Amino acid sequence: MEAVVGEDVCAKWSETLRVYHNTSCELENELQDGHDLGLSEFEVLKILSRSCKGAGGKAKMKELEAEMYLSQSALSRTVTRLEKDGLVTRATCDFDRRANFLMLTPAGRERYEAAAPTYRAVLVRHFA
Amino acid sequence: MEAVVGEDVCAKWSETLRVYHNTSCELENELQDGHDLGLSEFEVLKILSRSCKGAGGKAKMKELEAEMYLSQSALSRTVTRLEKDGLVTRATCDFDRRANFLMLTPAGRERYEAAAPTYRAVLVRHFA
DNA sequence: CGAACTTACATGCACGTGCATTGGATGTCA
DNA sequence: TGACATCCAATGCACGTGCATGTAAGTTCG
Repeated sequence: MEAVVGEDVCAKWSETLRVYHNTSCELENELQDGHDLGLSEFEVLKILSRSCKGAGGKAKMKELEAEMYLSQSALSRTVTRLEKDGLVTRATCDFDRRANFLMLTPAGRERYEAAAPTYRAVLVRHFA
Repeated sequence: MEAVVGEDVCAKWSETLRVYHNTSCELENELQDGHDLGLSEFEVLKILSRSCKGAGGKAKMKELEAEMYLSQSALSRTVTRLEKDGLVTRATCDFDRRANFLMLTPAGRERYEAAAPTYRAVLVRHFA
């Protein structure tokens, strides 16, 4: 019966919604209060930090876009905010001057490493 | 080890994020294109339609707020939009004139019932 | 009663987002 | 080489959201 199937998927969606909402709100609040970072800003730092462990992480905008659930424009502005805060630098790629390289600054890496435990703690609380 | 736990919950969160993002975007787009409804607008209609099957559904704002992941202000504006579109009516409660009763108009019920299959179809596609 | 508190909802405001567009760089093909 | 399509990133704009506040109605307690 349709109704049964409907209720089933409805419940799953409902549950996803609940988990997503609770977790993202808490992440947003704790990252903001404790480290002055929005969630998508943190995610950018996280990807950059992973893309080149040890040295300053670097990646192209397109790579970030592919790894994040964020539109091109939103990503562009997120990076602008990070740049203004001195956590990231933009450098135009020499071989393709349309593209940007992003680099984590020392301050950026520091901020990320400070925020990561907070982030992990929230996730553990919701998914452990 | 912390790292292992961290990776584990991270993967779960990642998956939740992926599912949420894909599903909500698709819901948003299909409801908007096909029925001129935003997702939260649809959710309000859905709750109203359930709160009193058969007759015109009615509920108080506070009840909706409790059932939805939406702030009080966002809900207020969502209902305003629905009211402007003639899908819902606000009526101040006689016994507590602070409170609003919300009623599904016939147009509202019609619109909801037209949109519901679209909604269900998307959910089935993502959760079946 | 009446003053202080609480509750329900609306509204001003700032902010992050997506869509559409723009501008500049690259690629393609005749 | 020149014309045209494609790609990358930034920006104008509209919109929905949350937070803080305002307003009006209810509640409590002396």
